[in-house]
Formats: sequence, structure tokens, C-alpha cells
Amino acid sequence: MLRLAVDLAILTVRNNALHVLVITRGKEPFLGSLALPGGFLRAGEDLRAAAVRELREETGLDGRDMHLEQLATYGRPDRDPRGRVVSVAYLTIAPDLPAPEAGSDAASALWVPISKAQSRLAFDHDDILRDAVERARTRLEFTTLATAFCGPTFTVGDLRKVYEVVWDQPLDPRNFSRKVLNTAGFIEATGQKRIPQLGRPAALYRRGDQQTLNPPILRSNGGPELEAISVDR
Amino acid sequence: MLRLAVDLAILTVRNNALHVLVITRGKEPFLGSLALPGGFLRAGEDLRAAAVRELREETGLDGRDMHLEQLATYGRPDRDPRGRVVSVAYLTIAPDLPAPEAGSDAASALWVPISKAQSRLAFDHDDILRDAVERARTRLEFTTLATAFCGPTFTVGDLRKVYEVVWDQPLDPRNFSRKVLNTAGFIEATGQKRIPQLGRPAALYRRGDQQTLNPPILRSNGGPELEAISVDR
DNA sequence: TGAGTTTGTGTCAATCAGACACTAATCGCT
DNA sequence: AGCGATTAGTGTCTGATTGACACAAACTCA
Repeated sequence: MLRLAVDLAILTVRNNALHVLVITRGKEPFLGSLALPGGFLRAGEDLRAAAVRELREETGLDGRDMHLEQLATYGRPDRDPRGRVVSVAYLTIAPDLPAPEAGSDAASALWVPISKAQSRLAFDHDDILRDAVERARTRLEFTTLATAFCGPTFTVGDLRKVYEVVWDQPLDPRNFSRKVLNTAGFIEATGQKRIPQLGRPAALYRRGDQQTLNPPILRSNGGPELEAISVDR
Repeated sequence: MLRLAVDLAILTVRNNALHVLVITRGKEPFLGSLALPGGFLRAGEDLRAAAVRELREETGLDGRDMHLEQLATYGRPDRDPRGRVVSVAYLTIAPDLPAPEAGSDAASALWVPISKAQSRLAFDHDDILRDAVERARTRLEFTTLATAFCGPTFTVGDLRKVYEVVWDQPLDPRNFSRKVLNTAGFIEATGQKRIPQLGRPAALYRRGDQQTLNPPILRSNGGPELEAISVDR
């Protein structure tokens, strides 16, 4: 009997590294293994609603004000030992939250650096995670999604750090600053400043109205892999 | 009871217009209406395999040498009056085929211009078609997918026509030529020429090895809609 | 032969990305 | 108070790319 699941790849930036939220499985199959949070679709439930519900149940996060987009659907016949389970994966972007693991059923949820999670996840969740990271990298090129990694206010340096961490490549602070500030609607000045531990105070900004970046901020390196361009599982 | 379907948005360029392959439904619901070809996933069948099978069954096309990529998954609870049906949509790009409607069960398959199909399709297939067209437009910007609309050999003019028709905007032939020919691995010269009805003979090319375009060929106009960036149904 | 049409090369100015010099503002330390 | 260290922000220069367009090349048809 076929069942439909929803899995979540929740990404954030912590300690200068891209992290993913994983849970330790509390039951078979893959008891004790790491996996992406997720669960089965309920009768009459919309796909996105199921994603929001799982986000709350398994992690305690509120999906209403977070970025949540459908990633791809994974349906290899043997991907779940319990039987035929097709999974619709969602990509979620979260700011670095103070208590991300707090929640009712979320005792086992924890942030793990991407590099530590890769090749250690249950089911085909390694595939999902890889596709999620590549999607996020591409989104940073063509949309203002990077601001979703930041809190309500942030500095240009914070935003640059997001790009550097997600892309895993250093960026020139001056050129980045110029590009971001010249893109109307990307970020808006708040008029306030943040005094850092060290160095000159930086102006604080908030998200702008613009969703897409035109022109885009292209990665110098490589570009998207074919794998990610033609996701098909 | 939940069932999983696979639907196909098969696009091609005919008579200087973007066309989609639709079928006339032979049974309820939506008897007699136009719809995208598709069908239910079989037990133990891979998602992509189901797409390839439906492509052959309903249209007589061979998906092995065509572009076939997963588009998105549509799961609104009320999208199918028969009950809960979640559908994984695939995008297929085909060259203008001599006998596209020939096939066993494909008597009712026909090519329809996008503009004629929009707002006339059964289920939520209008949504799928809209997303498919937007995906194709974006693919042309960042990948060499345009060659999938052409036959084994084609001229730069043919390729430009694909861009103009899919993007629905005229392009400067000289600048387009320069950009395409300066992109290594996009197209390869065959050494042959095609004598047209009118005008100077044009050199014939075939697809190159490159899959991605770096730098991309960006649409001057608009850019992708937010709708298409965050497909979520 | 000449008009018409499409292909292909070349030019030019404006724009953009990358590299980098330099100033500004704050810290801790002496 | 003064100095070095560090981060923020502005400005400059160069090379590459884009868009607009002139013009030559190759062919058909009348």
C-alpha cells in the first residue's frame, strides 16, 4: 500500500557553518540513526500544510514566517523498508534561533553541520540534503532568500557571511557591499547601528520588498551541477 | 484512499509558437475536456519510469532520448473529484516531431498552442502548465536545453527561434549568434550548411557537451516570477 | 542585374565584475 | 593620549560583457 510522506530539509547558518536540523530516529527502521524530520500525510491534508505541521511537531518551529518551498519528490520503490513510501521534500530556511531544539516531540532534534550530516542520514535523506543545499545555493544567486537566514535586522557583513557560508567561498566585502546596496529592494536601512566586539559599527538593515535579484549575484565558481538542475528521484 | 499520479507537460515549438501536448479525456471526470497526459503510478514502479511509460502509452513518444525532468508535485486535497490524488508533474521537451500523435492509445493526443490551452485544462493542469512554461523559460537562460527543442542538427537561426518563441520576445540575431558561438560546448559545427527558401545558407550545428550556460543568457524582460520560484501546490 | 532576405563579422558605448587603495570608526593596550 | 588591530564603507581602475547597429556575404526570385 502506497503512503505519502513529507520530509523537511531545514537549513540555517550557525558558527560560520551551514547546518541542517536532523532528528535521531526513535523507532524502526533506522532506529537511532539521524534523519530529516518528516511524517506521513494525513487524510484531506494539503502538502504544504503537512510540512508546516511536521515542522511544528518535530522541531517546535513556526513555519508561518519562515521560508518554506517544495524541493522535489523522491519515490524510489526501495527507499523505505516499510513498503512503498513516496516523499515530498520541502526546503526550509531559518535564522539562527536561540532555542531551536525546544518543542514537544522535538527532544531529539539537533542542528548538525552539513558536512557532518552528509552520508550519515537514513533512507535517501542524503540525496534530499544534497539537493536542498544546491537549491539554497542557487536561490542565493537569483533571489533575496539570504535574508531568510538572518534575523529581523542584520548588517551587510552578516548577509555576506551567509553567502560565504552557504557558497563555501570567500567574497570581497567591498564589492559585495556595493552590489547589495545598489540592488533596489534587497535591504532597507533602519538607521540604527550595531556595535561589534571589534571594529567600526555597522549599519543595520531589514529585508526589502524585492524577491528576485536582477541582475543576479552569480557564484564565480562552477555554477550549478547538472544533478541539481534535473532533480529526478 | 490516496493515489499517486504522474502528469506530463510536453512542450515543443511548432509554427513559431510554443505548443503543449494535450489529450481529450475519454472518461469521467472531465469527459471530453482537455488535459495533460498522465496516469496512476503502478506498484513497485519508479516515478521517472512511470513518466516514461505514460509518455509512450499516451503519446507514442520515446522518452529515452528526450529531456524529462521532475517539475513539482501537486496535492491540493480537492484537485481530483474522484478522491485524494497527488500528482507528480514532469516537464518534457520535444523537437517538432513529424507524427507526434501516432500511438496506440494516443488517438486523442494533439499539439495545442500554449495560449489556447491555458485556462481550458481539466483538474489543476492549468497550474502545472503555467509552472512548466516558466520552468522551460528559466532553463533556457541557464542551460543548453534549447537544443532539446531542435532536431539532431539545426542552425543558429533555428536556435534563436526557440528562444524567441519560448520567451515570447524578439532577439537580435547578430548578438544572439555571437553569444551562442562564444559559449564553448553549447553547439558544435557540423561543417554542413542548409539552403533555406530565402536568404544566405546557414551553417548547421549539433548539440555540444555543455549542460549549463556560464555565463547565462538572461532575459532582458522581467525575470522569473515569484510564483515559479517558489512552486508549492 | 537588382531587390529582397537571411547569415555572419565588426564596431562602439554603456554597464558590470573583480581587484584594490584609502578613509572611517571603534576596540584594546601601553 | 596615542598606537596598532579590526571591521565598515567609499572610490577608482581595468577588463569583460551586453545591447544597438553598420555592413558585408550568400543566396533566391523576378
